[in-house]
Amino acid sequence: MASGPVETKHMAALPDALSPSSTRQSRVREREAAIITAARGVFSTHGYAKATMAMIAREAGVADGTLYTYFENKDALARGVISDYYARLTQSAQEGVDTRRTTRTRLDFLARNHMASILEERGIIEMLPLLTSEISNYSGSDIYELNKTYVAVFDNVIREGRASGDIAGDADVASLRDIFFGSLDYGYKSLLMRTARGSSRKADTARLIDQLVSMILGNKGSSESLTERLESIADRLEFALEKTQK
Amino acid sequence: MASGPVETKHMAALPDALSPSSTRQSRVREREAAIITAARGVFSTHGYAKATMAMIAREAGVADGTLYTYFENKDALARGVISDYYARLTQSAQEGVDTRRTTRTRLDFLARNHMASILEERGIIEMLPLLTSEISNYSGSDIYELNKTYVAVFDNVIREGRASGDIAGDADVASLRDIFFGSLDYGYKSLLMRTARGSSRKADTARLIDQLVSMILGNKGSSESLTERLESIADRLEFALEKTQK
DNA sequence: AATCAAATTGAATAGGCTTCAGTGTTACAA
DNA sequence: TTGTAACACTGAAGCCTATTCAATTTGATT
Repeated sequence: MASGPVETKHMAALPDALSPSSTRQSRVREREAAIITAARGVFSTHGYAKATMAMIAREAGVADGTLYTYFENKDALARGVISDYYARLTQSAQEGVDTRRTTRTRLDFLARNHMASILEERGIIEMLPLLTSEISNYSGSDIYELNKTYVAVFDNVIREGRASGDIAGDADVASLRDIFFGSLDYGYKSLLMRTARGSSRKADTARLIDQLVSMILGNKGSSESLTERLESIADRLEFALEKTQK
Repeated sequence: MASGPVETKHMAALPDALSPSSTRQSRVREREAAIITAARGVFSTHGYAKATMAMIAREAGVADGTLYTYFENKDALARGVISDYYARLTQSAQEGVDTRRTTRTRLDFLARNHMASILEERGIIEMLPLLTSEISNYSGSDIYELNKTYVAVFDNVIREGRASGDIAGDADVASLRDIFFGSLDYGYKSLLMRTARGSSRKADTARLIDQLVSMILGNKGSSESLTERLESIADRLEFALEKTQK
């Protein structure tokens, strides 16, 4: 993620009024976390452009200059926030896949998880295009690697699905991946626009996901394989239930 | 697009060293065009963040302050550039559709046109997310309306395709639209990443489009309806030929 | 030719990112 | 325990750029 103030071989020290532990290392780790948390909040609320380093510093309880011992500049700080986000997203995705068996329920879950996640942290993911536009800074960056790890979860589901015969067509994984995540991201954007007329946002999203997963599985319409559908719905209910209990 | 310096009821005047015509109105129109052109160039080369108003002013041959009589601020100027882009994109899309008959060739064309266009003007379209992130500024803006007009071209192709029986499934147009443009936009991004290994970018793009169009048409694999495929290829060759002759 | 509206100018303003010289703290050794 | 080098932290100053605005020029009209 980030490097923190110049790493040292020594260690052990203590904070001023922050936390339980007290080695220099842990202090630094906590401060970095505090800065990222503060940054996430400020970026979320105001957006990248209107968020100021001064705001973030104040929120994190440090001086302006301190931010720069943890992150090279505003961009790097935003990347730190996004890296953090991706790490969490990947974890939830992998966990969800691991607890499901059929390809349909897995894809269904991945799609809903993705949508829910970007909706929840919209302020954050809207910074992404800003930071990834300069490929030079992007290729090989933390974000790039984390994104790769994230989409790999999808790739694996596809490969397994094909091996088990759940997926009909002969499309290559890369294309399917573009179609899958592209549709969802675009769907999110059009979602934001729709001034919620007759159909609710939830319904629109559900329809899109349904459509998309069916296409990937190789079904023609959305009215086939009733059993599979029911299973998928049961899965959603279970998931919703789990969430409530937490 | 933009408003230009306060419109007046009077008219007729002349420039200092710019153009053929010489009424005040036309002078203003030309200057606005010059500013947009300059802005497009500077934004393309340096990206939104690093482009400065001073650069654009110099390029357009006006004083810094003059930019602000044509556009409210840097954002508005960028929006002007993008509006201009969308207008051109829509026109090429509509023309392409009008000169094609089958649904497959039309969708194929729309997809290739879209990809070619965003590749060519990548510097410009990368500013889009930046400007549309604040929905308040976006809904009802020029860009919003122009985007609506653009995707309407696709919507119509789908509706006609369904009427003529070319499209099998029962998916709603909105979902298909999200899938279509989402896949392409995301495909563009992954394209930029791939350090062109074995398969070329062109081949990857072709495969994606192929896949996508087949899915929308309701075919399972990409190996069906050979005749249609051949027709599509012939269409592309014709189009390429036309371009050369221009 | 006089006059007024519109367009243009560019210097001054304001605000935000980033730097850096100085200060305080900590880990370790003697 | 004390000394000290390395590190972390600070916040005021520097720099850069978007934006404003009073003054000026230009152009259309009477």
